[in-house]
Parts: sequence; C-alpha cells; structure tokens
Amino acid sequence: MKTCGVNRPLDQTDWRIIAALQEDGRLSFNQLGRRVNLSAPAVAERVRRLEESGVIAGYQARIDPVRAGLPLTAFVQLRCALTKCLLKTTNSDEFPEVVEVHKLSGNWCSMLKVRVASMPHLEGLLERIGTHGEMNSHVVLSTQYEGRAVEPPPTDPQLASRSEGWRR
Amino acid sequence: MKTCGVNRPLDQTDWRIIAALQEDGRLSFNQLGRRVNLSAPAVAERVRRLEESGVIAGYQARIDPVRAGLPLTAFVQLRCALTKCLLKTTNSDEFPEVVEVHKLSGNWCSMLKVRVASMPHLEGLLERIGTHGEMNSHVVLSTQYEGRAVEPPPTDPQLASRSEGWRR
DNA sequence: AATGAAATCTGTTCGTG
DNA sequence: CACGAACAGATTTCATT
Repeated sequence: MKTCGVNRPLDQTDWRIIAALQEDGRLSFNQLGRRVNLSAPAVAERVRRLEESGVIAGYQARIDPVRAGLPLTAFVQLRCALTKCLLKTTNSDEFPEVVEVHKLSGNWCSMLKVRVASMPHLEGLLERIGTHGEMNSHVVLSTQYEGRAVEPPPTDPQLASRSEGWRR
Repeated sequence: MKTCGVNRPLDQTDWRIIAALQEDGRLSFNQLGRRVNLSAPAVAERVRRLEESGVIAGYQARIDPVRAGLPLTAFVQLRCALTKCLLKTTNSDEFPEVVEVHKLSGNWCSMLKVRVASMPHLEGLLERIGTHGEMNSHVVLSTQYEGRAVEPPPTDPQLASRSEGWRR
C-alpha cells in the first residue's frame, strides 16, 4: 500500500503486465512471464512493486449481475444537502444495491450505480434513496461493456495543445 | 460459458463463494474451502459450475486509475441517432478512454464512463465524442467506492408489494 | 453431493552467474 | 535480470459415506 521509495513512472513492460492481469487476474508468474518476455522471478518482482505502490489495488472475480439474479442496472443522480448526503450511509449495509458512488461537479451532488433484482425492487430502493434528496434516475436497457481494461494514457504532447489556447 | 443442464438457483454456499472471490479473486480452493466450510474438491466443483454457467465471468486485477496515471473520471450522456451510435465504434481502439457503455432509457441514448489523464485529454476526448451526437458530461470530483461486491437479492416478498398496487 | 488422503503437477523462491 | 534447482503448495483423482 505504501509508495515506498521512488515512484517510477510505469514503463511499457509494466503496462503489458497490467493489461494481462486485467484480462486474467489469475495468471501465474510463469504464464505472465511468457506474455511479456520476462522470467518468472522478474515479473514477480514487478507485480510485487505494482501491488505495493497501489497501482494494482486487488484481484476480484467479475460477477455477471444478470446471471446472479440482479438483471436490472440503473444510474441515479442525487442532489442533496452535503451534511446528510448519501455518501455517509452507503458504506453500511443500508444500501447493498448501490455498487458505485461518485461525487460530481455540476448541479447534481452524486452519481450512483445500482443493481436490483426487479422493478419492484428498484421502485422500493428509489423510494428509500429519495428520502435523502432530489433524485433523477436512468434505467439501463443494455450494457455494451463494463470494466474495460484501463490503457496507458497517451504521451502525445498534442493533447495539451488540443484547445486553441488563449492569448492576450 | 454454457448453461449446461439445470440452472439451479444459487444457494447460500454459492453466495459465500461469490462474496469471497469478489474480495480476493486469487484465493486457492483450500483457502476458499476454509472460508465456506467446505473441502477443496467440493469448492472446486462449485466454482467450476459457477464459471461454466457464466455467473463468474472472469477474474481481473483491479487497477487504481489515479495511480495508473488516469486521475480524471467523467460520465458522458450521449444522445445520437441509433444508426450511427457510439456503441458500434467503442469496441475498437478509437476510444480507449471509454471504459463503460450503457444504453439508457429516457431522453439520452447512452451513458459512458471515461478515464483520462488530464483536462486537456478530457477536452479532446469530448470533442471527438461530440461529433457523434448531443452530449452532456459530468466530471467526477471524487469516488467513494466502485466495484462494490454484488450481494444476493432480497428474497423478501414485501418488495413486490412495496407499491400500493392498483385496484379498479 | 461432500469428505479425506494420496499422487501428480505446477508455481514460487533462492542462489548463482 | 536470467537461469536452474529445491522446496512448498495447489489441484485432481479416487474410494467412501
């Protein structure tokens, strides 16, 4: 967890490891080594560093919510007083359906992603959430993809000059 | 992947396995067995079935986007003609920043989650996306949590009667 | 369908170059 | 960082309940 020592920027090899482990988080160091042209001890060392520096935050099974009995997904935007904001309560067991909470800029205080078993379930959940503030919900009809692998950011310096830039 | 044979509903033990593997996707069958009070061969059999039925869709390393150099997250709502919808293009390499795409009910055609390295990066991305249709974006200030473990849906029959119910 | 034990196989780790 | 060997551990199979 600690960023012990120098925090080197991630190099190409690191990103290949990251890509591979996002595809299959159970790869052994041997298999991983073959993919990135490194020996097992070498990749083990790199993975250990990535874990220690927090770049790799953990490993988890991806559960298909539909097959797990939670076929409905919705986004809920919530505008509420900061003091009694949902953010404080969602860590607990009160809203297990809420799988994601973000604080937003703009008019809406926060963005929630929720997973429910049925329309009545969603209806009940929204009623419970609605007590915390003004609310706006969007039901997801279908999901093209989710949890797509994160890729290295562009090094392209043009990105910084994409906007026209202001001049006096 | 195939739902071969009877698709039994998930029992308590299945859900304990699912919970454990969402916490740590690299648990061995031995460790898993100790957590759910089952022998290694027994859990191996259950995990195999959960994988085959697609409940467990895969295993992946969770990457901290901030430490990976993508500190900015935003939600983008996009309204566009179905025929030239972004959905068709996002599978490719054109928009690696888009990590999530959902088709929505309501006025907006789709909901995107994007991860970028900087404000100029976001600006450029939104310009590219904007060519596909009317757009609305929300920058995430902070994320309380993400990828929270999915829990078993309530068996509570009251959920179905939460609404008053209509009568003639 | 699960247990327990045994056998095989694989991954991990350490020392050396 | 790669190589090679020794160790440790996991997965699988089988017979039994």
